[in-house]
Amino acid sequence: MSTILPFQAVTHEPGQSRYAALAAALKARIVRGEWPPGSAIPAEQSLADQHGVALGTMRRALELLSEQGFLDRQHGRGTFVKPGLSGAPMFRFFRFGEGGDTPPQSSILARQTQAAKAEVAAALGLGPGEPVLHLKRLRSVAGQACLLEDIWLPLPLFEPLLSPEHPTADWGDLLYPLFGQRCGVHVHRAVDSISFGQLSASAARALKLPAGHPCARVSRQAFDMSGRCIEWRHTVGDAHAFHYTVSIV
Amino acid sequence: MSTILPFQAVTHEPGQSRYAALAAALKARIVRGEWPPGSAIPAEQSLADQHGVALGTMRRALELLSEQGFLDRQHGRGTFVKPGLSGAPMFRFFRFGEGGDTPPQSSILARQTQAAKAEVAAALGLGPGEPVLHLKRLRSVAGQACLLEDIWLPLPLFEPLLSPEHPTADWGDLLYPLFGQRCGVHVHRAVDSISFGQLSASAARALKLPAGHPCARVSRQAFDMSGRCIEWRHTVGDAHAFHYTVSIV
DNA sequence: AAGTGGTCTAGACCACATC
DNA sequence: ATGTGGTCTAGACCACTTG
Repeated sequence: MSTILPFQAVTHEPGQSRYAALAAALKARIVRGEWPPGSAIPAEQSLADQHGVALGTMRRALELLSEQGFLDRQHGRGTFVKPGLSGAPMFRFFRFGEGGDTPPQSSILARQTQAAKAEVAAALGLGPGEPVLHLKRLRSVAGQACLLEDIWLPLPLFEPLLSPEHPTADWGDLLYPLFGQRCGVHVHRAVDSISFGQLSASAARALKLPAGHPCARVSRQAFDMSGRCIEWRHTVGDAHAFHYTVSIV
Repeated sequence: MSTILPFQAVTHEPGQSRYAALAAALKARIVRGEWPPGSAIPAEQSLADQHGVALGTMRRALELLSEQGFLDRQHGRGTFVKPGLSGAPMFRFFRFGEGGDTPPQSSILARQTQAAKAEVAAALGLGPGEPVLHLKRLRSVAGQACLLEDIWLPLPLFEPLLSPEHPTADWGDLLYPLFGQRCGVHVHRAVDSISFGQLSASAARALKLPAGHPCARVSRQAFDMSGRCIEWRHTVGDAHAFHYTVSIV
């Protein structure tokens, strides 16, 4: 069996190291879906042969992609494509209940298509008025309403979530695994913006708090591996339950 | 001239890689003050010879310390000991003024020695009742009071800050450089905890806001290179000026 | 020109996971 | 026993900074 070396020639501009070019080439193969999330990629030596570089150089490229969160290297087992963020750890910003080991629950209050307003379109990188799916979602701990979320998703992509065969009651408590299973969308990274404000009358009603009660607001942009924004989310919760810890280095 | 190899023998327990042991040994030499912050350490080849390892192994150790924030490597110039955090970017949590290019100002409202209360002692890793220096500090932008801070520093160490020859009016707008110059203390990393509350009457007075006004609270522990806590700080500011952005990967 | 860190190679051997 | 990633070596050459 003859061995084909389709990736041997890597565009290697001066000013860029070979391992960086290799990493870019491998990343392209990942993003293209050649190796699905969670699956193993070929062994180091095999990849080094394919690209015609020394083992050490290929290792350098793989380590780079590992640092960037695209690969997961496991001693003795192999190198795997990172499956993406599973639980969106929104609750790390809040502390509800005491020793609450009960997992947060999720219920979808509304699901509808909309024309994207300016802010939503800007966040998602769409033109204003393009179709989006809007979700309103309440998250509870031990039956107690805690967080209220507005979520916007670009629509051709998230069409499967509109299917009446899958009522929102069956969606489960985590959205990101659902995005992966039903829409083939994997969240690779996210950016959260935090501020404080007062609850609107309707939000206060849903959270069973007085209108105007102080709240913490978290606005999230979530991105897939190719870098496009695939979710815009706005979350509010009781400001007194807010807490967060940051390390500065 | 005979060459002495005092660091050749590095305790190298099984289960630990040689470069990790080398990194620990080098870090010890840094923490001990053998190479002061900001100064250059010997060249890679020289260190490799000193420790009797291959160049690549020493490079691995140096890269590790660089990732951990102890060293700063500069192509063509050398490897330097990180000088420590200079500006403690407390204002990255808040947005005061508009295009405010005016740098934040600092004024010390109080400076006194105290016996550490339980919370302060715990944060600083002291026994309760041990002596600490307490500072009260107001930070302003364009003459407008913005943040009120309570700062506690362990006392044998920060004695120089009590000197009446250096009135607090001359301290300047940044504390961490002062800690370095006058006390030989360099802040290597810090941990900030954020929560929400209401202004006490006295804090409200200092910030020219109504008592009970919503505020953001930031509690900071700052550590030096050896890992001991050398500052406990409590900061409050108008909650409506608070904003913060986090990346999740 | 000399000295520094950055890249790349080719090969040996080790540690871990799996069959 | 086999295959995987992790460590270490020894050496060549490149790129950047400084005198």
